Amino acid sequence: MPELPEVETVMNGLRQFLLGKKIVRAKLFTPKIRNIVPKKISKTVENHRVLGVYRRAKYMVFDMDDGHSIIVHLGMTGVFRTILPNQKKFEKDIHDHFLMQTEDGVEIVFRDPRRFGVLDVLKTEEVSRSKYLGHLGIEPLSREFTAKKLHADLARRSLPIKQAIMDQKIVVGVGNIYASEALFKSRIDPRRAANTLDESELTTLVKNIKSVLREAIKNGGSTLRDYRNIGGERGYFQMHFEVYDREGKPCPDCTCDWEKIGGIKRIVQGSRSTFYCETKQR
DNA sequence: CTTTGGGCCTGGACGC
DNA sequence: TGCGTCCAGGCCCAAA
Repeated sequence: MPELPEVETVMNGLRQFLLGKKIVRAKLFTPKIRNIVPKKISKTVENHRVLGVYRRAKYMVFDMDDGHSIIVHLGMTGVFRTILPNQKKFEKDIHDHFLMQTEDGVEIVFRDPRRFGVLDVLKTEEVSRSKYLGHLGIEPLSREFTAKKLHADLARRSLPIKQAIMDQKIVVGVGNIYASEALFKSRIDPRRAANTLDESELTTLVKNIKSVLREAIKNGGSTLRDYRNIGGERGYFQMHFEVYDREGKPCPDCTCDWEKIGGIKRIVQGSRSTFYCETKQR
């Protein structure tokens, strides 16, 4: 499940192969994933150089030297495979949607079995105002993401805090896994209405959102020395989670009678699973 | 304006 | 072994 840390790691891996490089070949295999991919995407990148590679929220953006940019969202199952010149040549899988080859002979393949991802072409000057990036909230790892700001932004929001921190208009990059994890670390009940948290609680939450994301990036960065395995055959890098997907198990350093209580709870919020500890999270 | 629920899509886990 | 069913989740959109 690519959330901010996974996207950041994938982007850093791609950057080394793409930044400053000319794309010599491109091919679109699939006309529609979540969006209809413009046919012109191949022509947009072919014989053009990559001037910039960056991430915003869970999107990756590649600026080309012709005034266009490619924007990519990994959706649920999107991955990039990279094939180096000394490796077995690219063989198309049914879920491969787009191929780029650089002047160095590196083949970069976007694959997304469930096709929840996005692959689109925008004018570079319009990227930040686009339908993808135009209405996004703050980057959680920025200095400007503070308890004070979050408190103000949640003032009129009565939805559960878990759903609030997953709302990309409020803060970006936090998905279902890290939302549960950050709330557990903060000892905050995921069901609480967002506008009932005071600034001291939000100070803790902001701190833990940042630390959970940073830790995952660090973990990914080290796990992914062989970057090609990022989100590759073995899935996204394996983290040990404190509550996510641990229904019925004791939470870390559990001191309560967890077998009697039933361990970590799983509930559904906004048709997503939430995992939390009834005893520790209030 | 906010909140809720359905839909997109496929592979894997599960039950019979 | 082979079905059918459900679930996973990011994000958009329609409806309340």
